[in-house]
Amino acid sequence: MPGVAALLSERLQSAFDTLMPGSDPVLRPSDRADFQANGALALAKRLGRRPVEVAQAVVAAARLDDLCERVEVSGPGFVNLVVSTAFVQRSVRTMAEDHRLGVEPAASPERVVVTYSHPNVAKEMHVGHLRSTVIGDALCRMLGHLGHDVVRENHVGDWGTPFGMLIEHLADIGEEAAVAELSVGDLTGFYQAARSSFDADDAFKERSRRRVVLLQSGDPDTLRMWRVLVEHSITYFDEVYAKLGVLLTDDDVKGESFYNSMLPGVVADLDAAGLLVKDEGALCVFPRGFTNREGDPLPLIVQKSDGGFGYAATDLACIRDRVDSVRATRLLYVVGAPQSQHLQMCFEVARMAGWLPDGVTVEHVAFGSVLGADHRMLRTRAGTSVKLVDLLDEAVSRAADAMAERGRDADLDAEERHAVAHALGIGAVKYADLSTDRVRDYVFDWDRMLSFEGDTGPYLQYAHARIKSIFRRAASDAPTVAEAGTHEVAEQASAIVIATPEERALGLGLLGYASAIQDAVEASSPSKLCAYLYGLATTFTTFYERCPVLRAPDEATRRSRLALVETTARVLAEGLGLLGIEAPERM
RNA sequence: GCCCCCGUAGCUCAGCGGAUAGAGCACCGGCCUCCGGAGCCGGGAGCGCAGGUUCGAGUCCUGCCGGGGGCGCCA
Repeated sequence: MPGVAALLSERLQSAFDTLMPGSDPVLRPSDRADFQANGALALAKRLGRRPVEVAQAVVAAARLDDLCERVEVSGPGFVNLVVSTAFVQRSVRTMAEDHRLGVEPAASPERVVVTYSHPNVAKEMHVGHLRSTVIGDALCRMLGHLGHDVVRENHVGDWGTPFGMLIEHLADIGEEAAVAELSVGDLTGFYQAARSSFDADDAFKERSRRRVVLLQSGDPDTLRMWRVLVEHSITYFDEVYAKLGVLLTDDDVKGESFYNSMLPGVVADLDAAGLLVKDEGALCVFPRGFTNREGDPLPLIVQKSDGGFGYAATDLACIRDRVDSVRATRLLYVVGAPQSQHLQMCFEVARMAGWLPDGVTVEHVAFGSVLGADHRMLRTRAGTSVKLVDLLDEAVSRAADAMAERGRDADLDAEERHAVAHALGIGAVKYADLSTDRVRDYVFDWDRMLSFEGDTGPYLQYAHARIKSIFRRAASDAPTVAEAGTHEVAEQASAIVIATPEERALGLGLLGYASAIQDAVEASSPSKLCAYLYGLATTFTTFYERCPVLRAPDEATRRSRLALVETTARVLAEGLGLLGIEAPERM
């Protein structure tokens, strides 16, 4: 089932084609009608005709009588479209019957690599990892729902010079002690201890340097210790991911070390392509369009003057691997905005080397920073970065407090109370992160994100829980509804009758679901889905205020509204699910 | 110095080249024997500045101002 907007757009397209093939109808939601087509204005210019005439010609040519009850030219040449209630009713029934809620899988599925989260071994996950992990997770879920073949990649920082000192520190304190420290998640303590030995002790520093060489040369004992660090760190990351409720697993880890064997090939092939330049001892590529502070060409250093490979080499190897081995046609990098230039340089070098063929798209899904109330990077009072687990635990604990304050937790047992607090707290943090345009910085504010009012996770979860509450009550009133269960009520889709303005508004709102997901995926912007869901929730509450469901005037209306409201709950739950946010039955 | 991102209501944010720039919070005023008031209805208040492109600019271009970030061997 094509969406309402898509259907209208299609019909208008044929009308526009009669005037000039390929001209865009520019269909948009309207505050004066349900939709408006603005394409006539631009087309008039190209045809050298009056906009109003063009609009009239479009209206005359368009076959819309089965979809619209009113089509009129307005203003300078807008075409306002009011869809017929019968069409809304028909479409909502179809949607309610569909287990995919009208969301069609992509016509040509792609294999999409999404790289996100990327914590560093033996380093604590902090708020900086929050956005990448949460945004990447939502993108994976949405892409997957549209039928794309999603390959998640967690580019864990598991290689490089710091590992010399980390391994020496591990050797010093003994593996058992190290494992004990790492397994309880005290990665910061471990890292800092290694760091301070490195800074204070010249002998340790020298051992560390030698250890790096041993690591790179594949010394078995060194590699074994390295694996201890990596494995226990990943175990810890998994705990954080479980708490956060994201899809990442061990299978998605493709750390920097994975690409080690490919690095010489990267350099050799760049050289063979004549792109490599030796500059101040380092092997560089100079992509077009990048300059440094002196205005000189800016290099991408692939091999350092000491012979070691730079991270650019790894990033280039990644691109090749994803294109050649993973066979991906779309690469998404969920990485902070500050790394924009580095990534753009890598992409450009990959293009110059012919590693990014036509048909493969690559996109930096950039995001801004998380700011504190003072509008500076969020930090603890001590000035250190905030541990992600601490932040998540606080979210859950604050959510539990909020529930207790409202007195809504009385009829929940301890287990459910805890589960709901978790869903609310984590949901609040995720929604706050996802609902803002990702490229902007956003201000982290506990009170606002945990509020049950306004554009928040808890508000959406509440709208969902209220609907579920209707069904619980309906079940006690009339066991037949209970037997039907929630999802099977959708089979009563044929009961849906759109009669009141509020029902119509809710119906139209529901019908925007599919395109909301498509828009969000197209722009790699979960915030677009957030905005849709929030709009639907507010439309629902208006409906709910004015259209009694259980106390509907007659049985037919009651059944219709139950089905309508059930569909709303499904959209809210599924939509939140695509954002990685749980929708509890009650709260 | 060069490059990138951001600047919309008191605050936090939406706005895909189109009509009168929208929400939420806060504030003010209404509503309600309310299926979960964690509600509903209404009100005031805004596009950093200056040019330009366009029939039409918050949106595109240029310059300036303000904030953040980046700028060769860390990742």
